[in-house]
This record gives sequence, C-alpha cells and structure tokens, in this order.
Amino acid sequence: MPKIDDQARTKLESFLTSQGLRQTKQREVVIEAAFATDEHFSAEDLLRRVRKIDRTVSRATVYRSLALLVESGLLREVDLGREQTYYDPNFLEKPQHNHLICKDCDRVVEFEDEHIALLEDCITRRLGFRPATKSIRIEANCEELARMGTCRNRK
Amino acid sequence: MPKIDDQARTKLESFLTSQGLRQTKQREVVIEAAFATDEHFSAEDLLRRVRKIDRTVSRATVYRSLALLVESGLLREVDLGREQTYYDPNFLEKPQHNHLICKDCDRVVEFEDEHIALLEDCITRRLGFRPATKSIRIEANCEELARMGTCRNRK
DNA sequence: GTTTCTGCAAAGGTTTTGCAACAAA
DNA sequence: TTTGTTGCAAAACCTTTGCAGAAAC
Repeated sequence: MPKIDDQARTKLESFLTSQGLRQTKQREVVIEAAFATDEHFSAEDLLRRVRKIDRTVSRATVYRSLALLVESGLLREVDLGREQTYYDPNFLEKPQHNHLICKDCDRVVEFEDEHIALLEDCITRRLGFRPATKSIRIEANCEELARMGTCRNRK
Repeated sequence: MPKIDDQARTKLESFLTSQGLRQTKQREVVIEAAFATDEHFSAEDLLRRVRKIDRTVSRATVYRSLALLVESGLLREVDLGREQTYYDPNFLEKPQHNHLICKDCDRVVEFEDEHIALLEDCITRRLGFRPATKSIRIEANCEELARMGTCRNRK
C-alpha cells in the first residue's frame, strides 16, 4: 500500500505536467510537509513545517503552492470557523467525510454517515440545488467540558 | 404583530440597561440598518446602510455595535465561506434554521428540517459532543447553472 | 461629574501581487 | 533559450485598538 504522500506526489506531478507547469524542489517540500500528518493546517502552519525542511522557502511560495494543491484536488479548503483558512489533507482517502467542530475547545472531528449524506441529498434537491461537493459542518459543544468543568483541549 | 425591528430594539435596550451600557443615537441607527431587510450582511454592507441614514457614523462604531448585537443574541455570525464574516438577522424569528450555500452562484438559502436536526443530534452525541448551538451548513452546486449553463445569480 | 462612547488614524494579521533574478525544460 | 518560478517587499483587505474629545446618565 503506497504512502499517501507518494500518491499525492504522483498526482501532483501529472497535474503539473498536464498544465505545462514545472516541478521544483520547493513544490516537493511543500507536498512533503502538507501530507506529513493527517491534521488540518493553516498556511502559516504549513510554512513552519516547510521551513523545518528547507528554511529558504518563502511565504509567497507556500501560499502559491497551496493554491495549486487545491486546484489539483489534493487538498481541500475547510472552513473551521476560525479567521484563517485551513486545509485538509484527508480528502484523498475519505472523499465523503464531514467535520464536527467544537465551539468550546476547537477540536475538529471528522465523520462519515450514510444517513446524513442521504438527507443532505434530499434537502439539497428539494431546494433546487445539486448535491456535488458534499460538505456538512456541524458545530457543537464539548460534553467533557460540560460534565467535568474542563476539557483536555483547554479553553 | 410587532415589527422585528421594534422587537430587536426593545431587546437591545434591556440588554444595554442590564449591562450598564448606554443608549446612543449611533446604536439606534445600527439596529435600524441591521434589521431593515432579512438578508445576510457583512460589516461593510452594514456600514454602507448605516451611512445612508447617518453619514457621520464611523466604521469603528459599526464594528463595535455589531459585537454588541451578537453578544445580546440579536444577530448571529454565520460563516458563508467567504472571506468576510456575515451576520444573520433571522435567528430571532427562526432560531433553528440552517444554511445551504451555492458554490457556483453564492446564493444562500435558509432551511429547517426536523430530520436533519435529529440526525445531527445523534451524530453529535455519538462523537462525544453536546448538540447546543445547532448549526449545519450544506454546500452545493447550482442546478440552474448545470442545466441551463447560466444562473440568475451570475458567476 | 463620571463613565462610557465615538471618531480618527494607526496598527494587526492574513493573504496577494509586482518585479527582477533564477531555474526548469 | 524560453517560459514558468521564486523571494522579497510592498500592497491589499478586513478588523481591532489607543486615545482625546464628546455624549450619556
């Protein structure tokens, strides 16, 4: 089973080729950093990780590469309700997942559910739209915080 | 049946009083502008509307009043996936509604659905959270655009 | 009279962009 | 060689904030 990272790298390469774009060592580094973990990250998070590998890569290049990775379908922007844009490296593996965001502790939990997917379909059609880029976001509160008065994710 | 605007004004007044805050003509104008329509708006949208009523109101005051209106429960921040924060004046009337956002034409449609509310509850609990500030956001594509090749909301 | 508010302008933080030098193909 | 890329610094945006004067209570 190939590492997700390799899969991503291959996909990016064919995207670049098909668009007449170039492979550079900066893009290599960015993709390596982006798929190093399965956590969501912001552009600045990624910049930090990238610079651990190669400290000469510029902020602008990270932002530009990010746009490329989204365009090529390797990353998805997710709206976690924070000020910054976040990126999700897990859509390659689980194209249908959704996010639950805890308003207390900022935890983000990914989930899949066939019932909600179906319902979403129905509602979407009923309203005259076309269910395509499925994306449901649930906001909730922290059970742990409510019961224990505290939560391991702080705040 | 009282106008929503009056209801909002009354609620704000008691909030201000209870917090030892003051009623000012600027806050009057902001609330008037905020509840003039049932559309979602950004801070800059609101500033424009406010200035049509009183052109001397500053940007800072609009931002500060907006925070106050959210705190007092009159407005809700909604995340429409755009760069700016948007505000929804319809939660006073329909505290349970959700949003469908068209990724093609940026249309926002509000909807309520008991089934999805229930499912959301289940999923939230199953994941160890507490369903509180219900908020589901569905992103979809435009049927009109797909079928006709164009859409009345442009883009 | 106090204390809160306001307007202004400056500052903050994230993301984008123009441009000259550089590197991939 | 040609054309796309990079790094830098500046710019662009939205939003927040410090402060002195103005306005509520």
